Amino acid sequence: MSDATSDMRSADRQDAVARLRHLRTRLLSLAAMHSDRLVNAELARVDARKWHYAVLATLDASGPVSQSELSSRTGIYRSDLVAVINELGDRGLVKRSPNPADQRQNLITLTAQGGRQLLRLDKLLADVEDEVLAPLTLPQREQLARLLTTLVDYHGRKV
Amino acid sequence: MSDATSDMRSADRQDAVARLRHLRTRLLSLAAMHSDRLVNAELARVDARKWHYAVLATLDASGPVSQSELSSRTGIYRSDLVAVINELGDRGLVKRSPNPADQRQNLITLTAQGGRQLLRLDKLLADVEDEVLAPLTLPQREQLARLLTTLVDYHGRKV
DNA sequence: CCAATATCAGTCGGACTGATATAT
DNA sequence: CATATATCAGTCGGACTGATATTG
Repeated sequence: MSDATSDMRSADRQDAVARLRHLRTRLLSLAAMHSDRLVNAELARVDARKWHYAVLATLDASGPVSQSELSSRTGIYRSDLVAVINELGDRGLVKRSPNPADQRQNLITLTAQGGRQLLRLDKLLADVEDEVLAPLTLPQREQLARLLTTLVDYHGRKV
Repeated sequence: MSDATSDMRSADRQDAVARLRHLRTRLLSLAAMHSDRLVNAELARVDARKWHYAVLATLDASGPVSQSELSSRTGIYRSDLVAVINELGDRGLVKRSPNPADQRQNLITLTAQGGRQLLRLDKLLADVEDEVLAPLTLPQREQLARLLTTLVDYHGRKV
Protein backbone atom coordinates (compact mmCIF):
# COMPACT_ATOMS: atom_id res chain seq x y z
CA MET A 1 0.00 0.00 0.00
CA SER A 2 2.59 2.60 1.07
CA ASP A 3 5.12 3.97 -1.40
CA ALA A 4 8.62 2.83 -0.46
CA THR A 5 10.28 5.99 -1.76
CA SER A 6 7.90 8.48 -0.16
CA ASP A 7 8.63 10.41 3.02
CA MET A 8 6.87 9.73 6.33
CA ARG A 9 4.36 12.50 5.88
CA SER A 10 2.78 11.00 2.78
CA ALA A 11 2.94 7.49 4.28
CA ASP A 12 0.95 8.79 7.23
CA ARG A 13 -1.62 10.14 4.83
CA GLN A 14 -2.10 6.73 3.29
CA ASP A 15 -2.57 5.26 6.75
CA ALA A 16 -5.19 7.87 7.43
CA VAL A 17 -7.26 6.81 4.43
CA ALA A 18 -6.95 3.19 5.41
CA ARG A 19 -7.86 3.76 9.01
CA LEU A 20 -11.11 5.54 8.28
CA ARG A 21 -12.17 3.07 5.65
CA HIS A 22 -11.14 0.03 7.68
CA LEU A 23 -12.26 1.14 11.11
CA ARG A 24 -14.47 -1.75 12.08
CA THR A 25 -16.78 0.11 14.41
CA ARG A 26 -17.44 2.49 11.54
CA LEU A 27 -18.04 -0.32 9.04
CA LEU A 28 -20.56 -1.76 11.44
CA SER A 29 -22.35 1.57 11.84
CA LEU A 30 -22.46 2.23 8.12
CA ALA A 31 -23.68 -1.24 7.21
CA ALA A 32 -26.40 -1.01 9.85
CA MET A 33 -27.34 2.43 8.57
CA HIS A 34 -27.84 1.19 5.03
CA SER A 35 -29.77 -1.78 6.29
CA ASP A 36 -31.98 0.25 8.63
CA ARG A 37 -32.73 2.71 5.85
CA LEU A 38 -34.20 -0.04 3.68
CA VAL A 39 -35.97 -1.74 6.58
CA ASN A 40 -37.57 1.48 7.81
CA ALA A 41 -38.67 2.49 4.33
CA GLU A 42 -40.42 -0.82 3.73
CA LEU A 43 -41.98 -0.95 7.20
CA ALA A 44 -43.30 2.59 6.79
CA ARG A 45 -45.27 1.44 3.75
CA VAL A 46 -47.37 -0.83 5.99
CA ASP A 47 -47.59 1.67 8.87
CA ALA A 48 -45.08 -0.19 11.04
CA ARG A 49 -41.66 0.34 12.60
CA LYS A 50 -38.71 -1.79 13.65
CA TRP A 51 -39.78 -2.26 17.22
CA HIS A 52 -43.29 -3.28 16.26
CA TYR A 53 -41.95 -6.44 14.70
CA ALA A 54 -39.75 -7.25 17.71
CA VAL A 55 -42.74 -6.96 20.04
CA LEU A 56 -45.13 -8.94 17.85
CA ALA A 57 -42.59 -11.71 17.25
CA THR A 58 -41.73 -11.93 20.95
CA LEU A 59 -45.39 -12.16 21.95
CA ASP A 60 -46.02 -14.81 19.32
CA ALA A 61 -43.09 -16.83 20.63
CA SER A 62 -43.59 -16.38 24.38
CA GLY A 63 -47.27 -15.74 24.86
CA PRO A 64 -48.49 -12.89 27.11
CA VAL A 65 -45.70 -11.22 29.09
CA SER A 66 -45.24 -8.12 31.23
CA GLN A 67 -43.81 -4.92 29.80
CA SER A 68 -40.57 -5.24 31.72
CA GLU A 69 -40.18 -8.75 30.33
CA LEU A 70 -40.87 -7.43 26.84
CA SER A 71 -38.33 -4.70 27.39
CA SER A 72 -35.52 -7.08 28.27
CA ARG A 73 -36.39 -9.47 25.44
CA THR A 74 -36.64 -6.88 22.70
CA GLY A 75 -34.04 -4.37 23.88
CA ILE A 76 -36.55 -1.51 23.97
CA TYR A 77 -36.20 0.78 26.99
CA ARG A 78 -39.02 0.39 29.53
CA SER A 79 -39.89 4.04 29.16
CA ASP A 80 -40.09 3.88 25.36
CA LEU A 81 -42.01 0.63 25.42
CA VAL A 82 -45.07 2.44 26.75
CA ALA A 83 -45.46 4.37 23.50
CA VAL A 84 -44.77 1.31 21.35
CA ILE A 85 -47.48 -0.69 23.15
CA ASN A 86 -49.83 2.26 22.75
CA GLU A 87 -49.18 2.36 19.01
CA LEU A 88 -49.71 -1.38 18.65
CA GLY A 89 -52.81 -1.15 20.82
CA ASP A 90 -54.24 1.66 18.68
CA ARG A 91 -53.81 -0.57 15.65
CA GLY A 92 -55.53 -3.45 17.43
CA LEU A 93 -52.44 -5.67 17.22
CA VAL A 94 -51.91 -6.20 20.97
CA LYS A 95 -54.02 -5.94 24.12
CA ARG A 96 -52.86 -4.53 27.46
CA SER A 97 -54.53 -5.92 30.59
CA PRO A 98 -53.59 -5.99 34.28
CA ASN A 99 -51.99 -9.16 35.61
CA PRO A 100 -54.30 -10.64 38.31
CA ALA A 101 -51.33 -12.37 39.92
CA ASP A 102 -49.33 -9.16 40.29
CA GLN A 103 -51.17 -5.86 40.17
CA ARG A 104 -47.98 -3.96 39.35
CA GLN A 105 -47.73 -5.61 35.96
CA ASN A 106 -49.59 -5.37 32.69
CA LEU A 107 -49.88 -8.47 30.55
CA ILE A 108 -49.42 -7.76 26.86
CA THR A 109 -51.24 -10.17 24.57
CA LEU A 110 -51.06 -10.66 20.81
CA THR A 111 -54.44 -10.30 19.08
CA ALA A 112 -55.54 -12.32 16.04
CA GLN A 113 -55.03 -9.21 13.94
CA GLY A 114 -51.56 -8.85 15.44
CA GLY A 115 -50.77 -12.40 14.38
CA ARG A 116 -51.78 -11.64 10.81
CA GLN A 117 -49.71 -8.46 10.77
CA LEU A 118 -46.74 -10.49 12.03
CA LEU A 119 -46.99 -12.84 9.05
CA ARG A 120 -47.15 -9.87 6.72
CA LEU A 121 -44.06 -8.33 8.31
CA ASP A 122 -42.25 -11.68 8.12
CA LYS A 123 -42.57 -11.74 4.39
CA LEU A 124 -41.67 -8.08 4.05
CA LEU A 125 -38.56 -8.36 6.22
CA ALA A 126 -37.36 -11.49 4.45
CA ASP A 127 -37.46 -9.56 1.20
CA VAL A 128 -35.60 -6.59 2.67
CA GLU A 129 -32.98 -8.90 4.18
CA ASP A 130 -32.42 -10.35 0.75
CA GLU A 131 -31.94 -6.88 -0.66
CA VAL A 132 -29.56 -5.86 2.12
CA LEU A 133 -27.41 -8.97 1.74
CA ALA A 134 -27.59 -8.98 -2.06
CA PRO A 135 -23.82 -8.73 -2.65
CA LEU A 136 -23.08 -11.74 -0.40
CA THR A 137 -23.21 -15.43 -1.26
CA LEU A 138 -25.31 -17.75 0.88
CA PRO A 139 -22.31 -19.09 2.86
CA GLN A 140 -21.14 -15.52 3.40
CA ARG A 141 -24.54 -14.55 4.75
CA GLU A 142 -24.42 -17.37 7.25
CA GLN A 143 -20.89 -16.50 8.23
CA LEU A 144 -21.94 -12.90 8.80
CA ALA A 145 -24.92 -14.01 10.88
CA ARG A 146 -22.66 -16.18 13.05
CA LEU A 147 -20.18 -13.39 13.66
CA LEU A 148 -22.88 -10.85 14.46
CA THR A 149 -24.63 -13.29 16.78
CA THR A 150 -21.39 -13.78 18.66
CA LEU A 151 -21.03 -10.03 19.08
CA VAL A 152 -24.65 -9.46 20.10
CA ASP A 153 -24.61 -12.33 22.60
CA TYR A 154 -21.37 -11.13 24.12
CA HIS A 155 -22.44 -7.53 24.57
CA GLY A 156 -26.01 -8.41 25.42
CA ARG A 157 -25.03 -10.62 28.32
CA LYS A 158 -23.01 -7.85 29.92
CA VAL A 159 -26.31 -6.08 30.61
CA MET B 1 -35.84 -26.45 9.80
CA SER B 2 -39.46 -27.37 10.55
CA ASP B 3 -40.27 -30.32 12.77
CA ALA B 4 -41.94 -33.05 10.73
CA THR B 5 -43.83 -34.61 13.64
CA SER B 6 -45.21 -31.52 15.37
CA ASP B 7 -48.42 -29.74 14.42
CA MET B 8 -48.26 -26.49 12.52
CA ARG B 9 -49.12 -24.28 15.45
CA SER B 10 -46.18 -25.25 17.64
CA ALA B 11 -43.84 -25.36 14.67
CA ASP B 12 -44.83 -21.79 13.92
CA ARG B 13 -43.95 -20.74 17.44
CA GLN B 14 -40.46 -22.19 17.19
CA ASP B 15 -40.02 -20.44 13.88
CA ALA B 16 -41.10 -17.21 15.52
CA VAL B 17 -38.33 -17.41 18.12
CA ALA B 18 -35.80 -18.28 15.49
CA ARG B 19 -36.87 -15.57 13.10
CA LEU B 20 -36.49 -12.73 15.58
CA ARG B 21 -33.16 -13.95 16.86
CA HIS B 22 -31.81 -14.78 13.43
CA LEU B 23 -33.17 -11.87 11.46
CA ARG B 24 -30.01 -10.55 9.91
CA THR B 25 -31.06 -6.95 9.56
CA ARG B 26 -31.82 -7.01 13.28
CA LEU B 27 -28.50 -8.62 14.17
CA LEU B 28 -26.77 -5.88 12.23
CA SER B 29 -28.72 -3.15 14.03
CA LEU B 30 -28.11 -4.62 17.46
CA ALA B 31 -24.40 -5.19 16.90
CA ALA B 32 -24.02 -1.63 15.64
CA MET B 33 -25.99 -0.35 18.60
CA HIS B 34 -23.68 -2.04 21.10
CA SER B 35 -20.65 -0.84 19.21
CA ASP B 36 -21.92 2.74 18.90
CA ARG B 37 -22.72 2.83 22.58
CA LEU B 38 -19.12 2.09 23.52
CA VAL B 39 -17.71 4.37 20.83
CA ASN B 40 -19.89 7.31 21.83
CA ALA B 41 -19.17 6.87 25.51
CA GLU B 42 -15.41 6.94 24.95
CA LEU B 43 -15.54 9.83 22.49
CA ALA B 44 -17.65 11.86 24.91
CA ARG B 45 -14.83 11.64 27.45
CA VAL B 46 -12.61 13.69 25.14
CA ASP B 47 -15.38 16.05 24.02
CA ALA B 48 -15.76 14.44 20.59
CA ARG B 49 -18.35 12.58 18.53
CA LYS B 50 -18.37 9.98 15.77
CA TRP B 51 -18.51 12.41 12.90
CA HIS B 52 -15.65 14.47 14.26
CA TYR B 53 -13.28 11.63 13.63
CA ALA B 54 -14.59 11.02 10.11
CA VAL B 55 -14.02 14.67 9.21
CA LEU B 56 -10.58 14.92 10.79
CA ALA B 57 -9.40 11.67 9.20
CA THR B 58 -10.72 12.67 5.79
CA LEU B 59 -9.02 16.05 5.95
CA ASP B 60 -5.77 14.46 7.02
CA ALA B 61 -5.96 12.06 4.10
CA SER B 62 -7.16 14.41 1.37
CA GLY B 63 -6.00 17.85 2.39
CA PRO B 64 -8.38 20.84 2.25
CA VAL B 65 -11.70 20.06 0.57
CA SER B 66 -15.09 21.70 0.15
CA GLN B 67 -18.00 20.88 2.43
CA SER B 68 -19.89 19.05 -0.28
CA GLU B 69 -16.81 16.92 -0.92
CA LEU B 70 -16.53 16.25 2.81
CA SER B 71 -20.18 15.31 2.89
CA SER B 72 -19.90 12.68 0.19
CA ARG B 73 -16.69 11.26 1.64
CA THR B 74 -17.88 10.98 5.22
CA GLY B 75 -21.57 10.24 4.67
CA ILE B 76 -22.69 13.26 6.70
CA TYR B 77 -25.62 15.15 5.20
CA ARG B 78 -24.64 18.53 3.74
CA SER B 79 -27.09 20.25 6.06
CA ASP B 80 -25.74 18.54 9.18
CA LEU B 81 -22.15 19.09 8.18
CA VAL B 82 -22.51 22.81 8.85
CA ALA B 83 -22.94 22.19 12.57
CA VAL B 84 -20.14 19.61 12.68
CA ILE B 85 -17.70 22.02 11.06
CA ASN B 86 -18.82 24.72 13.50
CA GLU B 87 -18.14 22.42 16.44
CA LEU B 88 -14.72 21.47 15.11
CA GLY B 89 -14.02 25.12 14.35
CA ASP B 90 -14.96 26.16 17.89
CA ARG B 91 -12.47 23.63 19.20
CA GLY B 92 -9.78 24.96 16.87
CA LEU B 93 -9.43 21.64 15.06
CA VAL B 94 -10.36 22.84 11.55
CA LYS B 95 -10.44 26.16 9.71
CA ARG B 96 -13.14 27.27 7.27
CA SER B 97 -12.08 29.68 4.52
CA PRO B 98 -13.55 30.68 1.14
CA ASN B 99 -12.14 28.99 -1.94
CA PRO B 100 -10.58 31.68 -4.18
CA ALA B 101 -11.08 29.47 -7.24
CA ASP B 102 -14.82 29.03 -6.62
CA GLN B 103 -16.56 31.54 -4.41
CA ARG B 104 -19.45 29.18 -3.76
CA GLN B 105 -17.25 26.83 -1.80
CA ASN B 106 -15.58 26.85 1.58
CA LEU B 107 -12.30 25.06 1.96
CA ILE B 108 -12.02 23.12 5.19
CA THR B 109 -8.49 22.74 6.48
CA LEU B 110 -7.09 20.62 9.31
CA THR B 111 -5.19 22.66 11.92
CA ALA B 112 -2.12 21.45 13.79
CA GLN B 113 -4.28 21.03 16.85
CA GLY B 114 -6.74 19.03 14.76
CA GLY B 115 -3.93 16.73 13.69
CA ARG B 116 -3.00 16.09 17.31
CA GLN B 117 -6.63 15.42 18.23
CA LEU B 118 -6.80 12.94 15.34
CA LEU B 119 -3.88 10.96 16.75
CA ARG B 120 -5.56 10.92 20.15
CA LEU B 121 -8.82 9.66 18.64
CA ASP B 122 -6.93 7.01 16.66
CA LYS B 123 -5.62 5.48 19.83
CA LEU B 124 -8.95 5.75 21.59
CA LEU B 125 -10.91 4.17 18.74
CA ALA B 126 -8.43 1.34 18.34
CA ASP B 127 -9.01 0.48 21.98
CA VAL B 128 -12.78 0.63 21.63
CA GLU B 129 -12.64 -1.54 18.51
CA ASP B 130 -10.73 -4.10 20.48
CA GLU B 131 -13.39 -4.04 23.17
CA VAL B 132 -16.22 -4.34 20.66
CA LEU B 133 -14.63 -7.27 18.83
CA ALA B 134 -13.42 -8.94 22.03
CA PRO B 135 -15.32 -12.23 21.51
CA LEU B 136 -13.90 -12.72 18.00
CA THR B 137 -10.55 -14.22 16.99
CA LEU B 138 -8.25 -12.25 14.72
CA PRO B 139 -9.24 -14.17 11.56
CA GLN B 140 -12.89 -13.72 12.47
CA ARG B 141 -12.39 -9.98 12.83
CA GLU B 142 -10.87 -9.81 9.38
CA GLN B 143 -13.64 -11.92 7.93
CA LEU B 144 -16.21 -9.62 9.49
CA ALA B 145 -14.44 -6.57 8.13
CA ARG B 146 -14.44 -8.08 4.62
CA LEU B 147 -18.13 -8.90 4.72
CA LEU B 148 -19.09 -5.48 6.07
CA THR B 149 -16.91 -3.75 3.51
CA THR B 150 -18.69 -5.65 0.75
CA LEU B 151 -22.04 -4.52 2.11
CA VAL B 152 -21.02 -0.91 2.59
CA ASP B 153 -19.44 -0.66 -0.85
CA TYR B 154 -22.46 -2.20 -2.49
CA HIS B 155 -25.01 0.06 -0.83
CA GLY B 156 -22.75 3.09 -0.90
CA ARG B 157 -22.32 2.97 -4.66
CA LYS B 158 -26.05 2.98 -5.21
CA VAL B 159 -26.07 6.56 -3.96
C1' DC C 1 -38.91 0.39 54.44
C1' DC C 2 -37.18 -1.53 50.19
C1' DA C 3 -37.67 -3.33 45.40
C1' DA C 4 -40.08 -3.67 41.12
C1' DT C 5 -43.31 -1.99 37.67
C1' DA C 6 -45.35 1.19 34.61
C1' DT C 7 -45.70 5.89 33.23
C1' DC C 8 -44.29 10.70 32.30
C1' DA C 9 -41.38 14.50 31.04
C1' DG C 10 -37.60 15.78 28.82
C1' DT C 11 -32.69 15.71 26.65
C1' DC C 12 -29.68 14.49 22.93
C1' DG C 13 -27.25 12.94 18.75
C1' DG C 14 -28.36 12.07 14.37
C1' DA C 15 -31.00 10.92 9.82
C1' DC C 16 -33.65 13.30 6.59
C1' DT C 17 -36.53 17.15 3.99
C1' DG C 18 -37.38 21.53 1.95
C1' DA C 19 -36.45 26.33 1.31
C1' DT C 20 -33.29 30.15 0.42
C1' DA C 21 -29.36 33.08 -0.91
C1' DT C 22 -25.34 33.27 -3.53
C1' DA C 23 -22.14 32.24 -7.03
C1' DT C 24 -20.96 29.67 -11.53
C1' DC D 1 -31.25 30.69 -17.66
C1' DA D 2 -30.08 26.25 -14.79
C1' DT D 3 -26.87 24.22 -11.44
C1' DA D 4 -24.09 23.76 -7.34
C1' DT D 5 -22.84 25.18 -2.77
C1' DA D 6 -23.60 26.41 1.88
C1' DT D 7 -26.85 27.57 5.37
C1' DC D 8 -31.23 27.50 7.99
C1' DA D 9 -35.43 25.77 9.95
C1' DG D 10 -37.73 22.04 11.29
C1' DT D 11 -39.47 16.96 11.57
C1' DC D 12 -38.88 12.32 13.14
C1' DG D 13 -37.61 7.84 15.17
C1' DG D 14 -35.07 6.39 18.71
C1' DA D 15 -31.45 6.02 22.70
C1' DC D 16 -31.13 7.40 27.27
C1' DT D 17 -32.05 9.78 32.13
C1' DG D 18 -34.57 10.92 36.22
C1' DA D 19 -38.72 11.42 38.81
C1' DT D 20 -43.12 9.60 40.49
C1' DA D 21 -47.09 6.74 41.88
C1' DT D 22 -48.43 2.15 42.83
C1' DT D 23 -47.96 -2.40 44.36
C1' DG D 24 -45.50 -6.51 46.50
